[in-house]
Amino acid sequence: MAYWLFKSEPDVFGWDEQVALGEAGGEWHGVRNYQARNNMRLMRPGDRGFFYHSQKGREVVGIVEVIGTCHPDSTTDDPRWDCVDVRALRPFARPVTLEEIRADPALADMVLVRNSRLSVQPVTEDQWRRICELGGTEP
DNA sequence: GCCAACGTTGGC
DNA sequence: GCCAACGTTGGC
Repeated sequence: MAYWLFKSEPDVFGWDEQVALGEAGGEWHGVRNYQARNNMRLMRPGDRGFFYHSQKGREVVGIVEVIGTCHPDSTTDDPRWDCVDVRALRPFARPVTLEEIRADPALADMVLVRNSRLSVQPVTEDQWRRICELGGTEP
């Protein structure tokens, strides 16, 4: 199983909306960046991802599960763009802020720190465990 | 709201 | 294939 991080502006689509989609989850559509898309192409059912609120919030708020593999993005006819579906798994007991992540030497190499603009990014197992620990949640 | 970092586009 | 111009993202 691999680990990822999904970024979304809460004003556009936040954790509460992801939760509202329930077990069936929904498309992680709208990605128009090759690196982010390529990461989604690498995803397999059962992979886990952090749900991160960018701009307003700047914190990891919960865990999602990847369901199904990459498929065409229903919001465009452009064949270049596809996406996976995800469903909310559980919220963090407390959100882990970008500030905390930046302050933790164990997380200094996170893509979130190194390349803040990439909207779908890989997370290592060590980083995954550390952030779950900070968030008061089972990995 | 500003601006740095990064990606993409298009002229040559 | 290079690179300048432009657009977008996201932290601050």
